[in-house]
Amino acid sequence: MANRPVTIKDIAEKLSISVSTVSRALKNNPEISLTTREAVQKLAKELKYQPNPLAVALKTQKSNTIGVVVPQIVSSFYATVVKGVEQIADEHGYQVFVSSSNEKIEKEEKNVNGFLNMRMDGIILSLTRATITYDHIHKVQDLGVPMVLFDRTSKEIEVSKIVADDAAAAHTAVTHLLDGGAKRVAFLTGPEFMLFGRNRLRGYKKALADKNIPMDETLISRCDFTAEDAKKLVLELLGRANRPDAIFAINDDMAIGAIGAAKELGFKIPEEVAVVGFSNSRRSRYMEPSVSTMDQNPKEIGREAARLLFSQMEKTPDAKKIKEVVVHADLIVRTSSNKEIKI
Amino acid sequence: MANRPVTIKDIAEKLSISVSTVSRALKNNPEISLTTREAVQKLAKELKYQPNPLAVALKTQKSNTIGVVVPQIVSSFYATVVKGVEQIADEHGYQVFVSSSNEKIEKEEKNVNGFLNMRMDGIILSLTRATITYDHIHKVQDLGVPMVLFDRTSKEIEVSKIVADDAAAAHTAVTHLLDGGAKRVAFLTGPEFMLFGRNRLRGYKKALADKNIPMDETLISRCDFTAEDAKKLVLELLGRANRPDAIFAINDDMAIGAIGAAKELGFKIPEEVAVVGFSNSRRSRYMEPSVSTMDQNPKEIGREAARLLFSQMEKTPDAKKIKEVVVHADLIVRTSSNKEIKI
DNA sequence: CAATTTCAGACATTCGATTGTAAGATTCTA
DNA sequence: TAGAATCTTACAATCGAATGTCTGAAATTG
Repeated sequence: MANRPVTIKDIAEKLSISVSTVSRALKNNPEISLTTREAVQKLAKELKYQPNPLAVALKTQKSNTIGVVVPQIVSSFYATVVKGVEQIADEHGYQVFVSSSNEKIEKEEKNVNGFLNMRMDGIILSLTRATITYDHIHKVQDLGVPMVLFDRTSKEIEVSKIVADDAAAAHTAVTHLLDGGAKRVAFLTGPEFMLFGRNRLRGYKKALADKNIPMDETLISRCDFTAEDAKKLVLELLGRANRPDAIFAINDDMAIGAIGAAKELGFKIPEEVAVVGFSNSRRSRYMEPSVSTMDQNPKEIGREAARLLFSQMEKTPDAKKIKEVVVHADLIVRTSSNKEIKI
Repeated sequence: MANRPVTIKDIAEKLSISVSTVSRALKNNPEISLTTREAVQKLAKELKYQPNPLAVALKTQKSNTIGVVVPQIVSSFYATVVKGVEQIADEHGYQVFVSSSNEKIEKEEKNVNGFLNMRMDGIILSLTRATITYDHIHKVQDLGVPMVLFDRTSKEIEVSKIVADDAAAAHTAVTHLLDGGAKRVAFLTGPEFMLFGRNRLRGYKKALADKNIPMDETLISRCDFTAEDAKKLVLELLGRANRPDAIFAINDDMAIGAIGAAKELGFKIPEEVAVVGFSNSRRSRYMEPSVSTMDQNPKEIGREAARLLFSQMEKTPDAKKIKEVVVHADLIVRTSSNKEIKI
């Protein structure tokens, strides 16, 4: 045990040549004769030599790694985004390191700083809900380290982003409900300050307008993002004289809460109350009834984020230009909204 | 932009002293006079100096990082284990890097090698289902790098492990079903070669034996781990003349499949068929009926794994001793098994 | 006041690799 | 065969930090 890893020096000594020659031979530098090159590469293979990435990174200022900071890993959305990133990184021969901020801005700052210290070549980041100061972001930019934001972005920082077209997605979902025969679609959303909530609200309104359906403000309900809260809210909504006949929830948990409420009140789903959620969480598929939802294509988001990052890492003149890529969401129709009624 | 990060050298120059003095001053070495120490530390703070971990690790052969390799991150079990690891690592001032093998042994080897190359101080690992060669594991041991295995371990390698007492957990689950009045408990499991399947089978048998209930081999069904497969299987099981009145599934997905089958056949749950799953997945809580299950305490598993790793990293004589820590699972009773019938 | 102890801080080496430059060997040309 | 051209490889500096050793100055002692 305690076997020291093989270094370039070991190879040099065994062959009685200098380390610089070994280093060049290993990268097939034509300045080194073919004979020594082959001898070095053969011995390197035999000894299972692997370059010390720390030393390489220290010297070259390049680590061939990229870092991803997500608000939580216990979330299939983010985990899937990471998978997408890994796929593209793999193709480029880069290693991916992931860390989670657990929705805490201090941890986010710590993670980003850690990545910078490790001299990672690029950073992909989704902000914490609580992120309101951007010093750590600016530090990344000051150091000239390429960076891409996704999902939770901010208008206040000038940086490339992967954005979801939340308005379009909401439009799709609500239109689907209306096409199914709904006349009064309720919108279950979160606190007003959340950007994606505002965007989805815009899509909701536009979908109604497109069908010339007047907006009823009383059908827009806000609560936090839990199933429990949504259930309470929907119990009230469905108890009204002029009750909604469809519900578009801003996430799957709230859709699940809504379904729970509807079932408790004895409404038939989707005939009397149709429901569409958002995110295509694993749960939504297994619920009874299974929940129609919007799939955000997280893997594609990860792929696009990585692609954008790598394009920024290139030396080309316009590499540094700030870009925004839109990844759209797909409607997944399941039984909670599957009315066949067409008008 | 392209602001170079501050180094020890910058500080030395600004104060017209040597880098070695700065280095010592920063770690409060008493060989340096208090005055210079304070001057250095003050300037370091002003310039927001942060040591280059690459350089430190290269020189000291210590990186203050530990690596975790899991079969998948898109799994709340592993994600939660990682959280536990992070908690303990935080307390020790260590950073955690996570990578996923995606159930592929090549990726597992690559990840482990990557961690070794990065000179991580310790490795926590859960093996791929397919891992049958252990060269990469032996390499870790040869290099004297502390390592702890959890969840997916192997008898064939001598290394510290966090193990689940699967037999005891299965015993608890089955006993719970029997206490609820069940007479014929079916066991839904996976391929025979999987160790945890065999252990849970042992617990199943023992629970029956403890109540003097004769074993009926026809109640033990094998399929792969999906809900769909389980459903098919259970449709057949419940169609038999001598049908089971309770089902213990080796994971939650299979329990969900079983419930689906029972509902389809019109059985009342839990009165006519009680079901218990395994893992306490998020879905199990939201299903209708909600699924009783065994919670494996993943966070505690992560914590214990990290604790064990850190104890191995100590210099004490018995630190290198191989240890096994058992983390037990807790029964979570939900509606799928919550009969009030007591004998 | 010369000799010695003590202390602060400088110098140099090291970790493992990269890379510019110089030097020695070899081949070629006149 | 002297001198130029070419090829091969060694030497040395460097990345950022840590650390053993040495030096010069101040403080102490006889």
